[in-house]
Amino acid sequence: MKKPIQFETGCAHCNVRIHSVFNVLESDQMNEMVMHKSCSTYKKGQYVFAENGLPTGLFCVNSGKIKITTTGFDGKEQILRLAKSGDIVGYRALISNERYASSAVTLEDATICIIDKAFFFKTMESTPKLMFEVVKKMSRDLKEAEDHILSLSQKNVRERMAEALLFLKATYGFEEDQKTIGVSLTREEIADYVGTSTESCIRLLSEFNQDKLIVLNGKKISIINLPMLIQTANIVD
Amino acid sequence: MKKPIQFETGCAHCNVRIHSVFNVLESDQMNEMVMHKSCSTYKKGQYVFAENGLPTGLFCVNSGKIKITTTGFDGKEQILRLAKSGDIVGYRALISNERYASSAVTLEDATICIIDKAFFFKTMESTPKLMFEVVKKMSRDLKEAEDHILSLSQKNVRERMAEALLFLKATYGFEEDQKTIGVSLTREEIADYVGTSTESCIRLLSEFNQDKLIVLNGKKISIINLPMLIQTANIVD
DNA sequence: ATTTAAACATGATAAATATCATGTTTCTCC
DNA sequence: GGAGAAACATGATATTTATCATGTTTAAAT
Repeated sequence: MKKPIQFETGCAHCNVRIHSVFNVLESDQMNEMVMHKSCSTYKKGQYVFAENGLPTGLFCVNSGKIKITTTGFDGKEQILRLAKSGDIVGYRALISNERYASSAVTLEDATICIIDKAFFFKTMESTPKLMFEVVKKMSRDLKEAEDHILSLSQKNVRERMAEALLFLKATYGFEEDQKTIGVSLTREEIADYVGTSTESCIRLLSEFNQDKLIVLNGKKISIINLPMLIQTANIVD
Repeated sequence: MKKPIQFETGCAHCNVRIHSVFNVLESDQMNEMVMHKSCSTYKKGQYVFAENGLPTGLFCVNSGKIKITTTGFDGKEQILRLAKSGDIVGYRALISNERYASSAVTLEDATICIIDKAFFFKTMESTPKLMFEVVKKMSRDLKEAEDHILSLSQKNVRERMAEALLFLKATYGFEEDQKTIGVSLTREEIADYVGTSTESCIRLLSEFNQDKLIVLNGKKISIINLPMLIQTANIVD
């Protein structure tokens, strides 16, 4: 496994911090944080942390896209969550004082900071606002997980596939053309989120393509009929 | 809908508090809490709170068993979580300042306290330990939800059914006989957790019965071959 | 640039599971 | 304690989806 390359930067000027849980920190706390974090670059496909590893700190994504995955009993991968710039990653195991139950892998080249465990815990204790930000993040992730449970439990593969495309769009947005989903996943990765086989995933994307809901161009997926895609997903609200 | 019957009790002697997030409070905070909470009894099948309602406080289960459910687009129920004595319920929407995304319904007669929203928030802010307890509870719920996602995504109905029985046992334990699962659910409710049809649920329970993994007696389910049930569930660790 | 592997694609088939139909049993409420 | 509803049960059938097989395209590494 390739090693990430480390370097140091200040947090005060970090343009990502504004959109992260650390936005609530005072400037003196921020200056202190610089001494308790380090920043690394990762190539596409590298592990940020791996299942069963011990957390040593909190990861905060500066740039790049990350998938959080766990492994089923026959080795099949399950994508649980996706992260982007400004998101904290690996907080659950850290807070629960457990080994990682999932892995984090970069979907493209990324820059990620790791904040020292002791400093993070100390700051959380002294700054209820920070802890509250973490609580709110966890709350959103829990809501998302429960939506996913409902979907996996009650919807068919076609509906889930449409929903997955909408989820990807909601998470990463569109590219400049305002229709191409801002992340490139393999068909297998999409299947690993949707909970279906790679073949079924490929077939359904082709169908959506034929039905003029989307346009496929390699790994690039463009949504050209959003209302119809929403209808296909059978969204409640 | 029947109204729950209210009454007042002290928190200082509450034998459930020890196993709840409020265990970390100081005795003066406890005495203050008595004035900011009220306790109610609920009959089996009553709603504690309902989807789309606005949270007014935090529920803490004193006695009884609760299901947390959400409704799919065709009205089909999904059981997301189960709660028992000592558990807090309805905390996610409260903390996120949102309407309830799920409902809580009693599975048997229950006694449940509601702690006033303002008092709860104030105490969380002044007592990081309390907030940390809530964080840990949410962390466990998130882990459970992610396990559920993996299961729904990668396991077949038979495996999920075995897993569900083990989950019920883990949550509510056995009765005095050390084999009968300590909760009574309808086949439909079990199906609503497992993510299958009621008929498939009934069929699989009959099969497990025939295969001498369990013994059925009305709604009572006794596990008589735990190792084989674990094997049927294909548990990873 | 060429080789090699991974990703994508599609048809045929098998397996899993839902749905429909119908009957029985067990609760629950006057 | 009896009427009615809900829950349980089981067979037959239809549908969905996975799996297997095989070929093509694309991307990565030497």
